[in-house]
Amino acid sequence: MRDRWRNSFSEWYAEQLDRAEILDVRYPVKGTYVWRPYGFRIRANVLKLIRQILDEAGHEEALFPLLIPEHEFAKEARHIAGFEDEVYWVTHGGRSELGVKLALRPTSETAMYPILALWIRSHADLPLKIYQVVNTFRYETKHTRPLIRMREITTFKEAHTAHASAEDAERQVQVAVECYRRFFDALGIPYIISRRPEWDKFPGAEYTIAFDTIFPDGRLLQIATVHNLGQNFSRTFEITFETPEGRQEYAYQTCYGISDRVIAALLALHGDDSGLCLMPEVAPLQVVVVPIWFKERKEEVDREAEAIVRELSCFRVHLDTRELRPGAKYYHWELRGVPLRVEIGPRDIENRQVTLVRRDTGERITVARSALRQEVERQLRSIGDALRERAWQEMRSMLREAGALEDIEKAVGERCVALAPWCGSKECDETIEAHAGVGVGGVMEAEPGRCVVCGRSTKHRGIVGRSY
RNA sequence: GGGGCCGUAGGGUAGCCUGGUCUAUCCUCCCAGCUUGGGGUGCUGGUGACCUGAGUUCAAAUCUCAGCGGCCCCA
Repeated sequence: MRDRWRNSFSEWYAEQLDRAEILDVRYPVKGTYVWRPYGFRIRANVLKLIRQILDEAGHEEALFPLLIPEHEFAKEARHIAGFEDEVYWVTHGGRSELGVKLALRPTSETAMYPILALWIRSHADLPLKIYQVVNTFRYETKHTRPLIRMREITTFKEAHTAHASAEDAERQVQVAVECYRRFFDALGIPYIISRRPEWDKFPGAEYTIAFDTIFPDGRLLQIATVHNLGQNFSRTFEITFETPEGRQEYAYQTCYGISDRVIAALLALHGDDSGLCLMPEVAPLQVVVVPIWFKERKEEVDREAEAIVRELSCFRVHLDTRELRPGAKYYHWELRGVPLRVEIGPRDIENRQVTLVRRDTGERITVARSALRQEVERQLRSIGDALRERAWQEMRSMLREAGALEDIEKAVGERCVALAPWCGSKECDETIEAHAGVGVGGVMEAEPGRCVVCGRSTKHRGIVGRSY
């Protein structure tokens, strides 16, 4: 059942964060939230995954300070122009005013790059690939939403690289895109990869590649960005290296990041009217064991349940021994998205079997006691695959090819996202926006076609949809 | 950026318009005891709330203003 999930998504989403104990939204500062232990474990598992992917791709983790002095923050004109309305400033230390105002990082370029300028001296120091996982602050004026638009982003996974040539930086953009593909694939989050329009790119970047997903309400959510910074920041921050020939040259840089939104997507895309349905990859508990007690046979069932838990110790498994009826436990764990439930009762013991129940389909599976571990492993893999497949199908069902302005209008009106041939001009984007209420959010390579506004031939398609 | 609505136990609500009858309603959660046990067991008892500040008034959950917080619509 996905009625509420689909038709009252906003409500559904807020309710799950609370009921599944992901976040406490009652913290009394707007746009900031408390991670509860269960949510925090999901977050930790997601971080483990991204760290693994970035490490394997040759990045090293580091950690830069939260505070950025005003003069560094203001160095790159376009960068500050893009962020200055959203910056929190620390102006006092105790009661005395600071001589130099300190920005709480809205992103870390200006914290890192003065130091990278010191670290990078020769071509032998390149390429340099680092990342950090930090909180960042933005004074959002639009409607804040847990994990989607927050004033304190708690889990910004930002990578920064420096290269000796434009070509190498360009290759790194592709590497980053591949890393993120792997990451989202592992989480079963479907995505559209596009280039942001000129007027929508990261402040200070040459260009920006973005990953978007589509929520059940038909709205686009940006879940990752990859920027080619060219030499824009290296010129500003004097990040130079000595070439093999002995010249000094500015480094070529990229940066890319993913915020808490990946967790918003993870939770939002895999749920149903009964609650969350977590990807086995990151679920805090992959298997919950529910003993079915009867008066005289409680000890016997408990012994068997404990044996099962031991046998499944290679998974994240939990034995629920609370004094509740089995049904109450089923609801409890379904809400929290545990992918697989194991039931063990007198009937199972007699038949030397175990009952499995899948969270995604609700299917009950009776397996021989001896085949349990193997079957659990198989089912968990199958659940992950099914969730990924379902999410991709769901997203595709909300994408509409549009050959004309009216098609875009219709698609957006029906809570869908339109893909339409577009010449790339600001004028045509404005016409689209005038008709559909939203402009072009991203650009993709496509078969040759004619711009839906001006009719000029183009090899690009614009993504048009309401967004978060 | 513009406009509107709202804030009552942990969560959801009634009461507010027309100030007193509020020792503040109901559901849920929580706690204790008994009971029950293959999809939210039942019974009994219990804990727990008027966002903050200022004002009007004999009297404020109720009216006014401000702050903080939440929600919605439009750009």
